[in-house]
Amino acid sequence: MSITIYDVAREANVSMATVSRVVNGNPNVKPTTRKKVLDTIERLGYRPNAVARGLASKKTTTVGAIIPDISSSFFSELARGIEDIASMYKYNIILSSSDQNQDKEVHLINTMLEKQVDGIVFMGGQITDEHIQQFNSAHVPVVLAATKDDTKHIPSVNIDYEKAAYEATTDLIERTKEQPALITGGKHVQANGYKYQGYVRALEKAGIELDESYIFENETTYNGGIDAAGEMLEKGKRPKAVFVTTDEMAVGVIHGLQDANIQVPEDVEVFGFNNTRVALMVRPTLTTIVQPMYDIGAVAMRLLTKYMNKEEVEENTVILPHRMIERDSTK
Amino acid sequence: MSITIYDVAREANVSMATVSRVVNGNPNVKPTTRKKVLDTIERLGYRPNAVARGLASKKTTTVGAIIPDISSSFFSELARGIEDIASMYKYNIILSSSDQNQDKEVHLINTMLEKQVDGIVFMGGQITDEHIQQFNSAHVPVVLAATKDDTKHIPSVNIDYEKAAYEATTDLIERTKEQPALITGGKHVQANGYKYQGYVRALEKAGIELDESYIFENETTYNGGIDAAGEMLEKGKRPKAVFVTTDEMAVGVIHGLQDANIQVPEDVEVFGFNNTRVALMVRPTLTTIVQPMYDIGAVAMRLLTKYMNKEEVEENTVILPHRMIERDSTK
DNA sequence: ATGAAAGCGCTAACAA
DNA sequence: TTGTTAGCGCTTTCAT
Repeated sequence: MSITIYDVAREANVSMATVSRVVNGNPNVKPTTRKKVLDTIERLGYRPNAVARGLASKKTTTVGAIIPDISSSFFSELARGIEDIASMYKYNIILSSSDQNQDKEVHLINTMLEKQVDGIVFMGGQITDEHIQQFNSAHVPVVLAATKDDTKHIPSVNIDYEKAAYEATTDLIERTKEQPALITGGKHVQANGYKYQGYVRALEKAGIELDESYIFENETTYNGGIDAAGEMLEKGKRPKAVFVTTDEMAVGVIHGLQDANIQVPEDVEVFGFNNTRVALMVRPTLTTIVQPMYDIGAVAMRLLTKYMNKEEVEENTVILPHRMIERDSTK
Repeated sequence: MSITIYDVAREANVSMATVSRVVNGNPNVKPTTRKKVLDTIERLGYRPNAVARGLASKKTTTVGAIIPDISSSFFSELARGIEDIASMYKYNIILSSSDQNQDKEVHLINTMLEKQVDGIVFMGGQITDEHIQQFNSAHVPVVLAATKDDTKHIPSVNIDYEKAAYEATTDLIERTKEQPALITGGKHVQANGYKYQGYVRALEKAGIELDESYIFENETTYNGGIDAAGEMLEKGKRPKAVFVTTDEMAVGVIHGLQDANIQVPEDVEVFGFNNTRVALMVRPTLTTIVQPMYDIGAVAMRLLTKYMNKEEVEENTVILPHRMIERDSTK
């Protein structure tokens, strides 16, 4: 059927071991033999079988990546970061979307372990004890990307969400001298919890008493933003500013306001989060927090390669810097 | 080290074959033995090694997906379609971005074949003879998604780009009675070629002589759109309408025009292509052609499963329907 | 520098 | 219904 290492060995009058050596770049091969082998590989069109190699060597050079939704621009940029570094280190990626569904997550991790991935990059909303247990029972390293593990047992790469939210809220308060509304996704997503905390801390710091009726929860989508803005207006809330925990949602908020003839930023300032591509694709352009998604993915993958190579790692919880970009949706 | 099928067999007092049978759901196992085996699997925490299985069975239940750029929303939706169907059929996906670079593409295909994927879904700009040769020498089926093979040798799933572009252009002409500008990506991408043809055919049909100076080529990105709009205005071209071959670029065109104080659609109508999420995230909302990306991915993957199961396939070149959505960027 | 041979963990005849 | 056994294609000691 297919050409095997054995065929090459026979044709080249050497042993399988020698063929294996030249295929794997082992230097202990006489140049002339190497050439001979290389020639017959070429001639026969031999293609090494990575599955057999994986079985024999116990390394597959593939890593698993679990992501909430590959079609979300936020996560797909992260995925690209992972991928670029992975391919730099000659790894392939088995990519799966989990929709943040814990059963799916558990199942995916299991499948990937069955496939003998050399490591896993995990992105999700919430890390539970079950996750931690599964990660520990896996005999391969796991790194969390843009996903917090409060216990710090699992290596992870993030930005400081609390601080970023604090800064955004403070920025808004400095100009408006009042509580900005908060439009956010569900609290079950850990990052939202941190953002909420930062928001609250900013109010405290400014000596403003928290009014919970200025907090709106909705889906973290464009339509969720529109709906949240609608709900806010319906309830008669007219804050001078809104802090929205994702850009896509923030764009929805902007349009929801504009559709009600409210000017951004003149009447209401809007502050986003993540600096996804849409932040620039809206008028007024969106002031937001830059969460370097690509970098998070890249750094997480780089970290994973270190674990896979059993290199020493100084710090297993990395916090990447974020920054604020002031655009036209705030004054 | 790890628990193997052999350990389970020993502990359960059966043969490896029996364990293999229960793991694979083979019905030829007495219920009591099945239970006994299942219990000891549970007790030992046995996890089947898919690599060994793949070597023995010559099936890996993983397929390769080659995509130009996973961080583009266009392709990431496609990827999601592929993924959903793949997981429905218990396949995993090795996903890699090629940046439409032919060397990378060739290399990726090769790596995936080494990894013994059971099939490949390929997305790219241009199918060359080298691709076709490589696909033919692969011993696994390949399906193209949103990618044309003019020779029709390789199965593919697409929409009719030429017709869609014809319809969009005609729609514009009906209102403006003149040649709309065409803002497009590079001609080396086959789909752009088809769109160009549709554009030209619409002009012919309307009896309008083609003026090439109304055609602008740029990167198919938001900024590419802004730049193309700028170039158009700079050259003193003031068409009543513009047909743009991707939405993201079209949003750039809209903003480029608006930034020059040109009203959309009052002064210039803008027509996009693809109906990606951004089409709704711009004001005015974008009139566009709905290319069902998710469906293309899903259908392509479904088609691939048929080939992998050696099922009969009636038609290997499938054209999915598209449609036009009129929104506010046109009159 | 090269070869022989024993696995890696599993599936799939074939036998019983 | 169950067990035996021969691979799958490669890596990796251990010799030579």
